[in-house]
Amino acid sequence: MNERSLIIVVIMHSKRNLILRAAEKIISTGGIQGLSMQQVANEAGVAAGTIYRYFKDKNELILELRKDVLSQVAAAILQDHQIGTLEERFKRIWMKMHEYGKQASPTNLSYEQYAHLPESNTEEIRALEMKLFEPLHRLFEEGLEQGVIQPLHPRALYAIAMEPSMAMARAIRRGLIQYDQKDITLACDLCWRAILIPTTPTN
Amino acid sequence: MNERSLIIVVIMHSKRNLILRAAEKIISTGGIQGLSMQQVANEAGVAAGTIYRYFKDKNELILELRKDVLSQVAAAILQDHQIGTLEERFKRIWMKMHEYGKQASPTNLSYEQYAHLPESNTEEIRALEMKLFEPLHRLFEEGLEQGVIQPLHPRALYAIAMEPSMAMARAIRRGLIQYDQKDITLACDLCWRAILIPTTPTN
Amino acid sequence: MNERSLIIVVIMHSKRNLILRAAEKIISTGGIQGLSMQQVANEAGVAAGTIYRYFKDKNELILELRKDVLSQVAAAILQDHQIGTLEERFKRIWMKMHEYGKQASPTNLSYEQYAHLPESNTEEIRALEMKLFEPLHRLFEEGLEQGVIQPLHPRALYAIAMEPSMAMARAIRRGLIQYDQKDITLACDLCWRAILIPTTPTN
Amino acid sequence: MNERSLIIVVIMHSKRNLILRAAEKIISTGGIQGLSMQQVANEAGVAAGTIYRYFKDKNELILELRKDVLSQVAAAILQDHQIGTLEERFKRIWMKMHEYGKQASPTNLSYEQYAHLPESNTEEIRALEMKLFEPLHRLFEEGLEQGVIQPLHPRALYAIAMEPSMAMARAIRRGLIQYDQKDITLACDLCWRAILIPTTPTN
DNA sequence: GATGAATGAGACTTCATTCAT
DNA sequence: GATGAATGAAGTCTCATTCAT
Repeated sequence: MNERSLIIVVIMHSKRNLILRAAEKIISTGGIQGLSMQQVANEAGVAAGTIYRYFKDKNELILELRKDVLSQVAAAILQDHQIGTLEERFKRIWMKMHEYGKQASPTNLSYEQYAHLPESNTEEIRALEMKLFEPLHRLFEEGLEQGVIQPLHPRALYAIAMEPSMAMARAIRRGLIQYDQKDITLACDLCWRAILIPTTPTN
Repeated sequence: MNERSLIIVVIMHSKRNLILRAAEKIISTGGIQGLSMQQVANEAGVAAGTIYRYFKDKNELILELRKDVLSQVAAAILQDHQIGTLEERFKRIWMKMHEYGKQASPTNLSYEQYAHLPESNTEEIRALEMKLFEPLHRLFEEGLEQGVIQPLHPRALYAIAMEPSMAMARAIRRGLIQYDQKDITLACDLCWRAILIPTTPTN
Repeated sequence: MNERSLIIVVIMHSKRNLILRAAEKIISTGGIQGLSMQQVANEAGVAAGTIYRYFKDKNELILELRKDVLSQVAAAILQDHQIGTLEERFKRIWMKMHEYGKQASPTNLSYEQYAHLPESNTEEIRALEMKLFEPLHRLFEEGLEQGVIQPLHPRALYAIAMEPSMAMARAIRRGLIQYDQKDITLACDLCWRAILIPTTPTN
Repeated sequence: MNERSLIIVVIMHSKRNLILRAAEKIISTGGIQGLSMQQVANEAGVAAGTIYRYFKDKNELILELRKDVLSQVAAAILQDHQIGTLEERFKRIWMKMHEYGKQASPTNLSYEQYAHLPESNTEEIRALEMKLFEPLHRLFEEGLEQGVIQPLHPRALYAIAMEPSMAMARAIRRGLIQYDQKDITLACDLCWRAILIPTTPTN
């Protein structure tokens, strides 16, 4: 790739990205229903027609945004995921997920909008989700192989130990709970121990 | 209230309810975006204009439906909530929530659509939620007073111990986990013990 | 049908017809390309959305207009078609077609727009055309059975004897030929004799 | 003109022609309504902006194409038009017109799209048409001068004797008549005799 | 109270045309 | 000369809402 074509790709990506970020922002504020192509155009500072150079139609824009947001979330949550013991790895992910979920950033807010959509275009999204969060599944599977984690399906383990992280973050973000670091640490620990097989104390 | 006006109220309520049920069904299928007043009218078997005799506008219809659905969910989950020990009460609620969340009923499916909406009309909804789920909060508070439950905000306890119930139900409904009664019982038990303060074994 | 429902049907037809006539007028002026739904609405004196109560979309509007116009043309041309000898019947149709084609009426002008469209929705139109112009085909077939007309496919006979009627009308309408009744009579007679099998004069 | 500028002109003409042929092809397939500048550019293998170096705007492109197509049609139909007797000349033109009209070539198909357009830009087109088909008019005029052809305006003669050629070709192309060479020859002969002044047989 | 035809604002999308490169 | 990204006006169509019956 020569310099010229590199510049073209960068510009193209920057405009495509501009549009995605605009859509993300609007969704984070007004929900998916509140997303109009004209608004996206205004927010992105481009003409309405320009969006259609980068996305076939509104559906594709939303789908691509979902994929983009999912990737961002996964990257933030799974940063440094492979360092340390099982427990350290679990707690790092739990805490990062919590930190991330607490933010009122466009990315996080728009992320929540997608979570419970009626099942549409889900095949592609689900496959991407699987791929992106694979390290997390592997974490549970390692625990299962080592016999230290309760014998449940990784998704069930996720539901029990990880969902609370997001749920608490949401509650904090919405001002329903006062934020206190000590409580978070405790909650994280409780979640970890919830799926551990207890070791009988030797006396 | 005389007999005649009673009948009128009943009929009125039945038509109002017809419309709510129609809206619920449509939302459960196509999401909130897929809700058009004409569709609601068709599904309810009334004229489009009739809806406006019972609801000021579409927003109010959706708001009223949210409240209606929330009440139904609460009633289903909190049935017999006051019977038994703390543990029995917790587990009964957990299981009922799980059973409810597993269904693909219009009420449950439409319920999920509301959960993560952008914050709008939320004050009224939040107050209702508080009121309806008060027994659940009381359960946690009793446990806290008795010193058997981890010292966390009731909402945090809810996040840790109850959210997994819904999360698993969702995963099962979507076919991501195979359903196995033994696993559910285990998960329920893990959730309960997660928030318990462990009793030091006496020897 | 009671009086009330009759009125409803009449009103409905009148509005539907209003829209068709508006579309016809616009097409006669600016061609099919020049037809915008907003224009039709303006011309018909209704709101744009109203058109969609009577026609699914623009395609259907155009298709229905084609059918409507075709019916009008056929009715005008085949008026009294069954009276008299073969020759009289032929010449009456020829002359009526000519008279009709000479007009600059919206119906006639829009009719011409459809004649040479790229083949689309043609199945339904073709069937209707067959049905409406059946008397004309029968005329040729009778002539063939009686052995007085040249042994050609009715469509070929139509092309030879009838198309000139429309073609001349067009030329007159466009001001390319001066209109002279004697010439028309001659042309009509030439067309009729063109497809006749000449009778050998006995001496 | 030196060699270099000659090359430039040739190249320029070739690109201009490329664009015309692309437009012709698209119109033949999807009608004039289906013609978008982007499509023309794609089909011609040039950038959209390039079209505007050769044609002021879309209208001019269409106008130029009409003129171009008209010239092609005239050239095809009037090939060798001056050879032979009146009858031979007439029949040669009739048959060539028929052969040409039967084809589903882009040129012929797009030609039909123009024939019945609402009257716009017609002055220029009409003048060109006059000039191109002058030999055909002359043929009729010669016949009139010689007193062998019916005393009608050349356009009327054209309508009576030539339009059937195109009309039959169209019917054959569209599959409405089975093609049979003998019938064509008969039709051609009938058309010729239709405008002839019959010679009283001497006995 | 109920109806549903009508409205018209606003949504999505296309496409002729321009212009910086 | 050529490119094609960008523009934005204009088109089609939907739908919440009103109102005469």
